[in-house]
Amino acid sequence: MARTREFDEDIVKDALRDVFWQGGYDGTSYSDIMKATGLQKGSLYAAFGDKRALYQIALQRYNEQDVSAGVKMLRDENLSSEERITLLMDSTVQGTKSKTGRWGCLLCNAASEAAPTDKAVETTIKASMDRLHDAIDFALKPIGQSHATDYILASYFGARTLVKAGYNETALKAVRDGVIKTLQRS
Amino acid sequence: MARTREFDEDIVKDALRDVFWQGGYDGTSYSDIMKATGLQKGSLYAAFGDKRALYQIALQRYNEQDVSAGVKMLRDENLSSEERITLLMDSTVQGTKSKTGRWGCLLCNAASEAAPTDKAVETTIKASMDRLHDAIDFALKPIGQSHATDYILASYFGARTLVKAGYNETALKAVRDGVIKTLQRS
DNA sequence: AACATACTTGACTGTTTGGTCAATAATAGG
DNA sequence: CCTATTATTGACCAAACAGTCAAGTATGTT
Repeated sequence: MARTREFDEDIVKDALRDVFWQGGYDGTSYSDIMKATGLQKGSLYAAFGDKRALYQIALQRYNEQDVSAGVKMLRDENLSSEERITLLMDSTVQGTKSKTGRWGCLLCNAASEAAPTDKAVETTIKASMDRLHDAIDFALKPIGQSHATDYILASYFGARTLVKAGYNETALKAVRDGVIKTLQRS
Repeated sequence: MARTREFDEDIVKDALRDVFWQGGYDGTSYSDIMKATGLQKGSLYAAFGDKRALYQIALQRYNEQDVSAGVKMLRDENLSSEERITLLMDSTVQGTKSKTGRWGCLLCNAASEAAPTDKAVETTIKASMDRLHDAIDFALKPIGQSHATDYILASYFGARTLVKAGYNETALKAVRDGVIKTLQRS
């Protein structure tokens, strides 16, 4: 009945996530978006909506893929509580050596620059953070340490921020070890 | 010999800090800056330079005032190590109820949106973070816990991020208590 | 093959951006 | 009081911004 789409929606959504992850909302222009996705403005508008909508798609994509990867680890019942938290914190250590690690945590980045007016974006971010929160809580339950949930969430976000700010592997290992030590002694 | 300045440099620098703290670099326009400082563009340029220079002044101001307040607490030898860290983490709890607390930590905000190209800004941020780092290290020395420095720095930044993201007093108290508990048992 | 339908394109719009500058105003020193 | 010097102002600029749209293009159905 009609012309077919020339782009793969999943690839475009990944590109949206990456371009906003790297540049932030205000720091990313349409010309950046067009280059990253390979689509023209008109196509982006027709397919997804305005810039805010593209940003929401990027945040959703990050939630579905990157946050989910963390959640999956934390909910893996084949591992002990300590092993799961260690994996989470180890991922921040690895982040010092990866491109996306140095981009920081998109949730933290987005929370940092979120305009106090944009309730929709705030809600999206908070929902993803809560997913992580609940997964940490789940991981801690077997050793009865749910009280440490908020505090490990904070340490994790702080670790990602240190990576973004340029702290090195040694510092991140110290953060990881500090968090793990907490669990072992109680 | 000449006309005198009509503005108080300190007040203008405070205004610069506040307007960038609230809005970020990209999110703050000259019209925002003019409204916040009460100065016209021309005066700002003549007195301080371009927008990047204004941002650097804001970061310096944050370092001199806000970071220094934290550093002073952490270096207060009239207090025990535990008391100093408690004060630091308590400040994040108070942040849930203050305007500036909800603006987040300017160092984290700036690190989050820093363009990977802007080395000068990165250096300024890192220097302030290192000041905090060293002050935490100093606070921990009396109890021989310097190994926990990076980890407490991360928890602190993470706590500030949680406030910015909208987490409530209860969550922040849990973060504080988790950090403090670490120190007590070792 | 023809058509209806949906996708793609890039030129176009009005606004806002950061930045400049000539004109004007105020002051301290002579 | 005059003048050299500096501060202030707001109009102005080119570039970049987000967003629109009419025209052109490809495709599945008939």
